[in-house]
Amino acid sequence: MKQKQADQAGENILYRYCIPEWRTVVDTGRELRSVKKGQPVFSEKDIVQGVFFIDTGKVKIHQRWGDEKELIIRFAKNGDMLGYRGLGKEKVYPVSATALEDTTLVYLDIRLFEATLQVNPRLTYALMDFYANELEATERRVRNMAHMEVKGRVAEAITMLKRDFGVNEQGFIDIKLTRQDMASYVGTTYETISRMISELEAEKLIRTSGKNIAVLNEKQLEQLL
Amino acid sequence: MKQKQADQAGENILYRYCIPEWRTVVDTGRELRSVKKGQPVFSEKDIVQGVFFIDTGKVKIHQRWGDEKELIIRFAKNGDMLGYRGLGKEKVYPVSATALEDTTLVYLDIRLFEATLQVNPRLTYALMDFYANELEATERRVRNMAHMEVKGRVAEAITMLKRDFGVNEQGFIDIKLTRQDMASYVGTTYETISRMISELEAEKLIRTSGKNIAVLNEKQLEQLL
DNA sequence: GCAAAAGTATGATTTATATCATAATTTTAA
DNA sequence: TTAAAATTATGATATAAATCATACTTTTGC
Repeated sequence: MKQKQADQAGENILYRYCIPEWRTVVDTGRELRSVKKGQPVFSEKDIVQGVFFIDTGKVKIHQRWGDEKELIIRFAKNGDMLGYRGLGKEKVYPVSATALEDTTLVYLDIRLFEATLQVNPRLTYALMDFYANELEATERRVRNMAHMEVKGRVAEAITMLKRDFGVNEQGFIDIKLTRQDMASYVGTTYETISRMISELEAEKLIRTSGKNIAVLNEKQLEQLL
Repeated sequence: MKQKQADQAGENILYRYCIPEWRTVVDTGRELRSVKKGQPVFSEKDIVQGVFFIDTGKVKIHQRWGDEKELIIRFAKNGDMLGYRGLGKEKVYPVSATALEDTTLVYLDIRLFEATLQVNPRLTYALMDFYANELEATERRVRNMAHMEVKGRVAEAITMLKRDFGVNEQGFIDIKLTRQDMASYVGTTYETISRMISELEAEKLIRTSGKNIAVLNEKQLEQLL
């Protein structure tokens, strides 16, 4: 279950579906960036200038709502793409991306990326498939929000995090989140998350140690869904 | 604001982005279907056999949850595509589509459609863009579910319906939904929808007549968002 | 290494909305 | 056309979760 680390800038959709001839162009145009934990990769309302591919580290994609509240759209890890939202109809990012730990990324100018799409129909096809799947997952989230109680949504979030990020040697899910970040993803308050985690722990479905979470009883946890 | 009717099977993404040479192939393979009000176009768990393009009529795309509850993912009208969700990884529809009024559709075998994508990169590109935008809209819905109260979500739904379906001569939004369908879209109960609509009407923001809804004060309605 | 800041657990109270209940109205189909 | 079925409006009650409050713990940055 341990997540494989991308040990080179390359384990991503861009490189996987790019024809070799064009890959040289991309390599010339690309740029490496690093972002410290807690720092933004880009922010809502920033002018869109390029797309990012995570090499190492983890990032949250989120959106502010009013003054205090935010919603986390998704968590991203090595290999994942950030910052592309269809043709540049809108010229600003509709979301923010913030590093959850020290992160390195490959940056590609938006014009170069769009040219790359034109030249590589298979990449466009893969990207279409990615969005179609992402859409389905997001629709599932809407459904959960509408009909599932918070505890079930927390169980779902933990299950998703385990699937996407794997676990480390001690069995803890390989991503550390604050209660507030969990809350912003699940769509509730950090107090409620705190309570739900205490409950799940009392029921021996999970085990925690600070921000670490380990699943103890996967089957029963999934019964809450 | 009146919605333009597609007076021929053709006002859709498929025809718009299909190269002329291939269009003949599509025309040969296509099939016309009609579905009576209340009848399914396809259902969750059905084997995916093809994709649909609405010619006339309106359709809801929805998903059951447990025994009684459902969530409406979106409403579709002439020109809209139904039933395609990325490469045929899953062989069953994850959602149902049901006619809200008598509807006619163009049906295309899934293999023919995927071949069409291979031959028409611009179609793939357009589809990718469609999904990217749909994703953004759905993420917005998740956010609304998480942070907005029911009344605001009802206001948002009404605004969206007006934008997407236009209004008729009497100013009513050109789609008739039951309170239950509204509820299933907004993520609440039909009793709550009933109350919210009464409230909005008392505040003179909308006007209703049976299932018809007209917006009276767009600005103030949008202030609820 | 330590003080300040950020994050966490848990209790008490409030509140929005679900649920339950009933009567009135509209739609459907025989 | 008419009776049955579906839909709607609205009131009363219950409840999950938000909010408010406080003490405790961990993390951060100088």
